[in-house]
Amino acid sequence: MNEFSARDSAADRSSCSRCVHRPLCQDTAPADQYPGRRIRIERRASLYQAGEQAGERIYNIRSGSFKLLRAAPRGEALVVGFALPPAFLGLNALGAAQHEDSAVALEDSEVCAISWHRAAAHGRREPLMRPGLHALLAREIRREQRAALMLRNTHAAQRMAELMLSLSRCHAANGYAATRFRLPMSRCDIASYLGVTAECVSRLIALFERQSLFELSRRDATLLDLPALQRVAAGHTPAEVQA
Amino acid sequence: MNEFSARDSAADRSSCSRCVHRPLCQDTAPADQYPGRRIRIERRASLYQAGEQAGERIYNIRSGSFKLLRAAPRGEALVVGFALPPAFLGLNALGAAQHEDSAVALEDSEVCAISWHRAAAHGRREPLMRPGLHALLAREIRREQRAALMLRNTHAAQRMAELMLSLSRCHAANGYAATRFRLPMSRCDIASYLGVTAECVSRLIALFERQSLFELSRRDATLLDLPALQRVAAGHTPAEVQA
DNA sequence: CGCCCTATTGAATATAATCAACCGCCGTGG
DNA sequence: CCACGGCGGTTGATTATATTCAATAGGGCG
Repeated sequence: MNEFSARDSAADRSSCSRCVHRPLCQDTAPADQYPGRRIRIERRASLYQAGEQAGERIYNIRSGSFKLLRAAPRGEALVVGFALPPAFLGLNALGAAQHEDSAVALEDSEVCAISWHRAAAHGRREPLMRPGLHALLAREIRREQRAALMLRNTHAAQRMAELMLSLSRCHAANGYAATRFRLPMSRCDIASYLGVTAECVSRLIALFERQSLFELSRRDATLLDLPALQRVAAGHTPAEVQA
Repeated sequence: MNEFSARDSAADRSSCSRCVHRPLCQDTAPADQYPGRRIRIERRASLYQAGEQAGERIYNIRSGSFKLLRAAPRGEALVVGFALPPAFLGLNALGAAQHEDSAVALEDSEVCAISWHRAAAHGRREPLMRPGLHALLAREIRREQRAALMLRNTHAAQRMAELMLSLSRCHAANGYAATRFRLPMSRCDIASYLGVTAECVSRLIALFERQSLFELSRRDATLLDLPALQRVAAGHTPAEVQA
């Protein structure tokens, strides 16, 4: 167990007893199948792919991480998002004939498949019109809008800082250290997601390290100055010194 | 009636008998209130604003157009989208305590307010789990993802071309001419939406006019070469000649 | 061990931002 | 009615930022 591993074991964390979505999952799985259908996806494998017929399931990520890919007009696939627990996958395919994006595991991962019409029925049974699935979908829209905001009128440095903070928040939300974690994605994935080139990402990392905002060797990140990172992400604190 | 006006009158087009969302609206309005509560929003007024308590309604745009604003980290509001019929507004606030964005009318507009829990109940009554509201929300997620794609790895010219094509498609979908329409938004709004400066938008328009892709005087647009526009939007056809 | 893929670094170039001036339209008010 | 002022839009010159092309370094995996 190295310094980047969790305080608890991975198996522990991915158990259903710790799942924040347990109420939903529990109520939507057939009684004899609870805790729902667990699916293991190994690194580089895809949970679903663009063009595939959309099943009527959504996926609750229990461990690991995914990148979401979409075909750009030119043909190549761009990263349109990353997904870590406690996110869902497949929400965007609801009611569609086929998937428009692909979900590729960045590391060996586990998801619980939930039938969405059961999930819908679940919300229905709840008293007082508990939002349930609708709220989940609406939240996803807001998340996308927020992400799109980051791509407008921001410099590459801001986007990079924002990504690091976002990953930090994810890890913290899962009970891991907020300032010390492993990036599951490659530099290329980051570049594609941020809408810049891989070279640019590399230079930004070097710059941030010179400024002691974080250390990042290989894929092991240590955030050193969260307030400064937030300042870069929010206001435009451009390159600053570069000595 | 000038050359940019519709073949039919505006009143005709905004009547419920022509509404593509009529089945939903009809089934969700109280019998005595059909065709639902019509709301008139005048130019520059907002249908809802960020921070306001979110009502439990969604809005079916019947005529006019809106821009969606969101507060950027620096404080100023950025345009995160435009909405023309037959789009809905307010989907992203479903289940949220308050609105995260603002919807501002770009011209005098009309919407039909639909109670979302009635809309949800509507989908529920339908046989075979007709997707209904869920599908609407999921489609919105896909739309956002697609829009976000445009902001990554694209040059300003591609974005501008894509916007013009997108507006063209909207107008065509509403039964108007696809190559001749009035832009409801200012250059600043366009710039904010595309994530570039207003100066850049101005230069792009000038460039496109020199290349005879379209004419755009004031806010009246005439698309002259749709295939070329699509080429610019898709592949990167950079500045090309600039004589 | 060696290859390949990912990542890094450098130099030159392209693109859009910034700063600044100017124009034209529109509404206001004299 | 016309003059004024302001806003939205355009254009130019300069600068900042990121891309592109190219070369190199480092790890992981066979």
